Amino acid sequence: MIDLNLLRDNPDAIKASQRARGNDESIVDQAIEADATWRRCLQEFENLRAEQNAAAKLVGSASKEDRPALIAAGQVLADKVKAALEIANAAQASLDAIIWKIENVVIEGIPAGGEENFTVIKEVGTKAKFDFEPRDHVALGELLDIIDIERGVKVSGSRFYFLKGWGARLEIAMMNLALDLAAKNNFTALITPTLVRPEVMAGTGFLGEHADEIYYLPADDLYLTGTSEVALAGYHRDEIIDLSDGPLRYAGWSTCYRREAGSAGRDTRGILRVHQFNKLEMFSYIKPEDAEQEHLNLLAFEEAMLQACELSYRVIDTAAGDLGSSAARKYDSEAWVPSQQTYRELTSSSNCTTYQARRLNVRYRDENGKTQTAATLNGTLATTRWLVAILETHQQADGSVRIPAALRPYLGGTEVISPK
RNA sequence: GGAAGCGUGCCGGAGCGGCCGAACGGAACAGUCUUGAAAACUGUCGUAGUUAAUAGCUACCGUGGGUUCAAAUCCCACCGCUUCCUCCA
Repeated sequence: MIDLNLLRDNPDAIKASQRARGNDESIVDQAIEADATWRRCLQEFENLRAEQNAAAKLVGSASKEDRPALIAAGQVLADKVKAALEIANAAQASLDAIIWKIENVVIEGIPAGGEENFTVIKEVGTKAKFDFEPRDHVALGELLDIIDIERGVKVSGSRFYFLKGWGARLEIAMMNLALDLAAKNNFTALITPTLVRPEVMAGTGFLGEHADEIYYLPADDLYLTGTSEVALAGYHRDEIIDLSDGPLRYAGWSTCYRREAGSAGRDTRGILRVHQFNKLEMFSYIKPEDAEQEHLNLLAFEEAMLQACELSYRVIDTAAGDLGSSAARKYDSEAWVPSQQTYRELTSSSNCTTYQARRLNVRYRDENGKTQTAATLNGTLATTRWLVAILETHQQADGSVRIPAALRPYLGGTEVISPK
């Protein structure tokens, strides 16, 4: 949620952000009014409660004769307090309802507009060119016997698959490479729960408009997470963390589950868009003033991984209208996928500033010992989807695939995967 | 799955209707002493809201309800933890 102090001091900044996102601007004025109403009602309640507390104290020390009158007076006060409390609670509820609708204030300078209005920050590497007809990852997976989609569908339905043999090992190798890179940069590895309670799912902001994207187990009232970000963000919920020695960095590994409810018919071929995959996610808790630098750091780690996998990619600065509600800025990196002759998203890194942490109540102490809301950032370091780009980019005429050098140590030195 | 017990501040641990935002001990921080440190002594020492205010006031003793003039204390539900039995790996 947004900072109430910002709403009071500089509502125009929030309005400008709403404009850039293409969101309703008038909601800001509604929020200001609801805030004023709430504060007025709260004062009223608190004054009455103070009166009641003082009166109740008198009863204890009063003589037997005086008591009945004092208690009678207290009863009248109690009714008034109860009424005032109900009004104050209602005022707070309507303020909350408005405030929670306002999405994070975007960072100044990011592109305005929608999904197609991103700016390309850089393009790295050369797009793979072949002097033969390149295969797509489905054909390669079949030929090499490393991705078995047919049996995945037989066992679990569409958008499921088996990674087999070198395919399974390749994914684990990639994750291990990513974990090593993360460890070198002070990320603590975490294997996270993938079933979480409703409060955590809601607290991390995933139960809003994307609720139908999420698997839910009614018998146990638990949700399956679509990313370890949920658990990583919930990890320090309601805590005052210590940031005096720098950011807290976590690398969360988990299987991710997505219903892909809104994407029927899209990317139905292969393992580009699936219901279940694995992901290593970076997550940083940091002082707000350092968040923008950390965002660049996360991007640099992602690029290091992409380069280690010898992929051609570009980095885009996502437009305001295409940001998630918690993000103030988002960098995606997209790898070149030869079979599609286009770039496909492999990583996504968001700076959530204090928006997510405020909702989750994650704070730290500043130099003066005062508690402040922390900033949170996340970014992808590796996912199953990367296999698509790796296989297609490094394929050879006979259908074999060259393993990028950085991955070989994790594959027993194997340099090439060949058809049987 | 059955039974019992328990959830209080950074930690341990009292309190079991009014004098409790909470005794006491430890940790931490500041100071005195000391060449320095330790020890000892003194002081500070939860979070949040409101407010010009580190003044006052308000809220919070697992969470949510209820009883009462008054709840950490009584009642109900829920969540979590511990121990024992059972079961399973």
